[in-house]
Amino acid sequence: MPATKKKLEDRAAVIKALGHPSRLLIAESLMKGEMCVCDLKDLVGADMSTVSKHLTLMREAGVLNCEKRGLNIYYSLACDCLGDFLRCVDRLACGGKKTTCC
Amino acid sequence: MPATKKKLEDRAAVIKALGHPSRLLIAESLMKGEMCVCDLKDLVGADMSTVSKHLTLMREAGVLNCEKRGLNIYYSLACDCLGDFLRCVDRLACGGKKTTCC
DNA sequence: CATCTATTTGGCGAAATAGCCAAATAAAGC
DNA sequence: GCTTTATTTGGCTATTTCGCCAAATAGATG
Repeated sequence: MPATKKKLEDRAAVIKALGHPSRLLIAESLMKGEMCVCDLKDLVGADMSTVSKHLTLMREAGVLNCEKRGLNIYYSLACDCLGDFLRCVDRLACGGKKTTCC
Repeated sequence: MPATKKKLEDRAAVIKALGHPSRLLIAESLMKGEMCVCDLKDLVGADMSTVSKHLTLMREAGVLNCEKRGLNIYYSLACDCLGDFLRCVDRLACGGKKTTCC
């Protein structure tokens, strides 16, 4: 059966959660291990509130988990399949743009 | 080395090209084989110009190839790794949203 | 050449997204 | 309990994205 509208939207939300340069950078960095918001703020170089909103969006899409320890909140990837995911993205990105059709 | 800004943007563009319900539906359908624009228009159920713009965006991101035969233009996936990609997305989407952190 | 068909392009208004600031919250330590 | 530190939330503006319509383009066919 064709995916329901809701299912399509949920999947699109997952993908959208990774389809932004800052969020992609965050995801790539988290492949090496969890990080707290202030570390990610330094990494991304944006306002902490902006980073926090990116993280919330990614968490709500199901891409990230988080855990509070002491004063910090540590974010981590929800799934280790992101490696393959990003490898595929790289292959496609390297394919280069086809600017015209025929 | 950390991915350059340009590289991040290119990859984000690839991901964004899949991060929309209609475009995701298109990509999933193309896994079964190429389709022309008017077929995809029926599939998506939007204006042909809207579908065409989705397709152009996906092609420019490097996700789709296209080929003209007769009056029709046939679109196809640029990479067969999309299967794994979507499997990963499914796993993440099924994980369910974590609405609160701790 | 005139016409028909498939597709793309331009333009516009509506909706969603991004990023900053300031304020609110929550837990830790004195 | 007050202060400090880490993070989130609310609000605002600017930018981007979406989807329709109408017009333009490109071949195919008569």
